[in-house]
Parts: sequence; structure tokens; C-alpha cells
Amino acid sequence: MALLDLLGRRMSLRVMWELAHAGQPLTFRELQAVAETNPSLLNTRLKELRAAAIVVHHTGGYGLSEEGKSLVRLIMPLNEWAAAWGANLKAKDDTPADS
Amino acid sequence: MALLDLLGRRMSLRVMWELAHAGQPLTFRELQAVAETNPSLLNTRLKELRAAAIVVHHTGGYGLSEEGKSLVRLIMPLNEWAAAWGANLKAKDDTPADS
DNA sequence: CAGTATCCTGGACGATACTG
DNA sequence: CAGTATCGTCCAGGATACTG
Repeated sequence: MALLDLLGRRMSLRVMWELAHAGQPLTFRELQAVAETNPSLLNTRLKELRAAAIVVHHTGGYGLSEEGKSLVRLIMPLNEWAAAWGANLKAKDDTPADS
Repeated sequence: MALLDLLGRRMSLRVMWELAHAGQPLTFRELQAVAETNPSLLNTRLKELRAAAIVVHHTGGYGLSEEGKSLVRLIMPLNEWAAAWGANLKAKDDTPADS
């Protein structure tokens, strides 16, 4: 699944997340600031995300495409699962006395 | 999201996929064969997946834990989305006459 | 058969200077 | 401000030999 390959890369999810929460197009520099990264990586990722039609470049800034939004929606449950999973793991860790 | 970090690594999904489809525990060598990888990587990933309680080591082989199964179930939609997404991308590629 | 140790290589990423 | 070019670093992953 090449999708997870893309999503697994640095700043992929971060960028999507920031764009989803901004609610409005963000400029390159704004995105760079909120995502706390360097132009080089941001640009690389942005190219990939645009090639994947997940991110689009409106007049005035970057935003999520409809596909991008649907993808974000799809990832949410995974997010929750991950939270529960993390809590669970930790709980088990904190309970060495279990036998 | 550290989960995607793990899932993004080579052989994470592949291993989960193979285990899900095997329907029965697989030995280290069997897993290595079906996943087409080397013992080094397989072992590394297996350790991580076991630490994450996604994969368990039954007597006689490796299998998915209940958490692992639920995760696989959660990933399916993403899988479908990716398929549609890929097809769509390709279609647009094949349709340069669009204006 | 199961898993580990070792060594090597490619590519992702980071910092930053620079052009349009 | 937007994006590109360059260069160095670091680590995931590949091949394989080896031990229990």
C-alpha cells in the first residue's frame, strides 16, 4: 500500500492536520511555521501531497482537497484506536504484578 | 501519531496482512518466506509488533492478537480508499484532454 | 528451525543560502 | 513571500554468516 508509505513520511500527517484545522488556505510560510519544519522538506512533501491530489493550491494558499478531507475523516478512527492502544500498553506496563 | 510510524515501516502491514490471511499461526521461517524478507528485518519488526501487542507468539508460531485483528479491520477502509484513490489518480493521468 | 550479529548502502531528512 | 539547490548526517533496511 503506497498510501501508507506517503502517510508515514514526516510532515505528511502534520501538514494534513494543520490544513484541516486551519479551516482556511495557508501560505507556504504559514504552513512552515505551524508545522515547524524547513522549506526543503515542506516543499518535498507538498509536491507529493499535491501529486496525490490530497492537497491543492488555491489562490492564496494550500488547502485540503475533497479527497484529502475524506482521508482525514478516515484516519480519525485510527487515531482513536491509537490512543486507546497507547493507554492500554502503558497500563500493562505499569502492572508488572499480574501473574 | 506513533502508530502510523510503526505501520509505515517495511513489513509491518505485510506481516499483519499475511498473518491475517494465514488464519493459523506461522513460524518464523514461514513468515519470512511469505513476506519475502530477510530474518534481520523480520525479527526487528516482529519485536516491535509484539511490543505493541499487535502480534503474539503462540506455541508454534506467530499470530495476530485481538488488538491486531481489530486494527486490521480498521485499516480495511483505508485500503479501499487507497485503491479508489489510485484508480482516480491514474484516470486523471490518462485524461490529459480535459480542458 | 529460531533468532542474532555485523557490515554496507541508499535515501530521507535537516540547515541554510539563494533565486524569482 | 515562494520555492529551489546544495550538502552533510543519520538510520532503516538488505545480505549473510553465525549461534542456540
